[in-house]
Amino acid sequence: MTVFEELKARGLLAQLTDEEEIKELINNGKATFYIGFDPTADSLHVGHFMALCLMKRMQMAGNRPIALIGGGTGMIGDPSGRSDLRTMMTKETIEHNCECFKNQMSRFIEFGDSLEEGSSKALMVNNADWLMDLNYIEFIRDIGVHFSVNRMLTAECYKQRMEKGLSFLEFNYMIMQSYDFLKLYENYGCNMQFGGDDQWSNMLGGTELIRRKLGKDAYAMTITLLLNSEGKKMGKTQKGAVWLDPNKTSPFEFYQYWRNVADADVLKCLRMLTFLPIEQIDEMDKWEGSQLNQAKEILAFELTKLVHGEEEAKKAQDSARSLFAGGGVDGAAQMPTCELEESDFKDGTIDILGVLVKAGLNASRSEARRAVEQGGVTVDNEKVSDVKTLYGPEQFAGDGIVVRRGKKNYKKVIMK
RNA sequence: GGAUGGGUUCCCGAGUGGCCAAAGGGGACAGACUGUAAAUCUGCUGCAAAUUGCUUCGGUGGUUCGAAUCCACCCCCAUCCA
Repeated sequence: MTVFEELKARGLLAQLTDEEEIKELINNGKATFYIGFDPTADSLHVGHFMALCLMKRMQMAGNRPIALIGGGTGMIGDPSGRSDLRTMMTKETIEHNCECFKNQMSRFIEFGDSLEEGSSKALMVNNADWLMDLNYIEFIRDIGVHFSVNRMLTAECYKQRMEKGLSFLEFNYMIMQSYDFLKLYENYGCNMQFGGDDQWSNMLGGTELIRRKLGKDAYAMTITLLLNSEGKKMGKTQKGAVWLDPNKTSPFEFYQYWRNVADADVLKCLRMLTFLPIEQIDEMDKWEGSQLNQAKEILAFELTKLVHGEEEAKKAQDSARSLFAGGGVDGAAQMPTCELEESDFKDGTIDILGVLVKAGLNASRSEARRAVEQGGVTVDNEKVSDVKTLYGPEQFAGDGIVVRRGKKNYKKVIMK
């Protein structure tokens, strides 16, 4: 199966500028393509994960990936698909985030400095390199002339913002992104751009700019956005994004996120995110009802393995199994842990509300109180019904105690 | 720069002197049912030393026994005009 067929079979492709040309290029490893990443945080998250998988698949087929860090565009904020203005970041933060991105990406993609033709080693480039020192007059003369405001306004991403308000700053995002493509084409022979489906109009801007400026053809292709059955972007929880950095989202939490996807979304996730053979996934597609639970376990395991390694994936799986299937708390070894200090005790005791807040299971004592009153709190598998229940330091000694809020939030609490 | 309409809790949105920690809906959280799913039902949703106290309705001052609500100035947003 060729890369193109593979991508198509997995439902990854959304829109393409020229299907035949693109197929030809990528199947023969002749593409140098880029994907842009906005350095809005110090870790990549699940939303980026699909892009990384795609880069990897492309690289395996001999194409050269370029990860473009939006050090410059990141200072503006992309209006596409956003209803509000993105907060701007300082230069230092952006630089720090870029570093973190590169480290994480190296797990998936092979980087190299070689610029020689035909190499499939990936490059990492920062658009701040050419955007920061632009001369305004020169820029609008060279680049600005090629953009028609009328046309830009018909783009879907701007249409929506016309009602809510769109600043000139954000309006320029498309132009800058198009300029990126042009620069990458000139400097690295980058002839293709990939991105989320919400980037389509920005990407077209780039191909058109290259045609007008250089008279050359470049291609663009969008990846299907990973939406859940409710039409929301996946990889978001109320606590925020699901991160790839184990310090921000532990392998256990990461595993649990995928273990808990809705029935309707499992197969889609398996196809789009894992490297399991497509035949095997098609087989699972026939599963129904509670059998899908197995598919979820496979999904969770595979993804955790890809991101955190096999060992972590196994640990997460073991914890999850003993915690949920057995109803016991033997899986405590892998549970997120919280340490109490002497100073957390008043008169030698700490109450249950204090423990819940300290463990991060509840944001405030009021919230913790509610959880207890509604019968949602368990300590070592015993329901706690009295808000005033007290604990002494000796109870946290050794293996400590396992506190549970709700069905799926566990925390081991021990003495420091 | 001018005119008009706005800014209320996580979001939408009611409230135009006390009965307001603020209707209703969504979301989130907890419980029941289940398969660690979905749907459904119930509870709950500012903070705390918790029948009470404290902080919150864009900001700062003011009027009043009492202000989300009235007044002044300022900031921000939308629409129209320039």
